[in-house]
Amino acid sequence: MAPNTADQIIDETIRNSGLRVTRQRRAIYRVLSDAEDHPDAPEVHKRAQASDLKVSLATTYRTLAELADKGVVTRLTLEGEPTRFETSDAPHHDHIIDLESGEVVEFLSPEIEELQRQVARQHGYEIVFHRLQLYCRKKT
Amino acid sequence: MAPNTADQIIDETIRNSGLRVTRQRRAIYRVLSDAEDHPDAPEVHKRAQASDLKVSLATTYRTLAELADKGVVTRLTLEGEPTRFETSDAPHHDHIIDLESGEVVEFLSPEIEELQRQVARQHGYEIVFHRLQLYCRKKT
DNA sequence: GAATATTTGAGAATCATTCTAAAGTAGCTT
DNA sequence: AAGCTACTTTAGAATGATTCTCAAATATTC
Repeated sequence: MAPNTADQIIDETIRNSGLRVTRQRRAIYRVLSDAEDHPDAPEVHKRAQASDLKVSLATTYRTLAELADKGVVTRLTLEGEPTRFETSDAPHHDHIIDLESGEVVEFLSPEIEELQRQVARQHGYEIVFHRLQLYCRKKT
Repeated sequence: MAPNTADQIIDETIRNSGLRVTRQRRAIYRVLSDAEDHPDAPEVHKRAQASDLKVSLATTYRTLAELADKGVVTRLTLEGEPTRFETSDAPHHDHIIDLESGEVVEFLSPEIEELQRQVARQHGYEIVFHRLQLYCRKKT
């Protein structure tokens, strides 16, 4: 078996972020890694339980916060709902939120990204991170 | 005295949004109207108390939510802090957040606005509202 | 001014999230 | 592989933000 199984990559990711590798952190990161959607903390917790190993809800919250602070996962804070999470391994993107279905679509606009930098610069700032969310309805 | 005092405009604004005009709603809207910054609900409550009339915290939350739902005030939901509010009477704008000082700067980029519409359209959506926040540090 | 539908207030309740202290474990060191 | 030590986890308590409950107060309608 080659040395780069998905599991090993997960372990490395955790270790590289400066945290010890534990059963629980592995489980939580794996849930996010496998997720097609953007689950919130209780949902991550539920999936971790369901799939393999037991993790407490407190650890789920703590670990997600740690990983987010390390930059390994990203917080998705939508209007009026609990914080959701996604891995940071995908290239940067922003979000379209379908107000009817709740569906979240990812998109990237290099033009917008560049304009954002310009705007920030004009105000004497440089961007550390940003949030761009388009709350939409299906076009008629 | 002309019929358009600030107070009368406030009353109209509330009435036009389909709500009855009450002492409390007036007070809350006035606080926001007078605010130079972007206060959260407890802060609005405090200022209402301080300035003139008594309003309960529950009513403050309820009224801000009502006015936001009616579109008369706008929620400003920043990363990791309680929801803040601003009146919707100012022209639309987005926000730069100074991560060090917490200062919030307003800006508007018609180019970005247009690109957002294009992106939405490309995905078959039309924008109902959006959030764009640039979390920044002062440029060195 | 009386009738009716809304609105308010105080505190309880809820929801999301963080904290606490005790018990468990990762990863060096030998 | 056993010991050591610092880092982690856990369950439940605690906190913080916000919403709910329903009786009392009040805005509009007649």
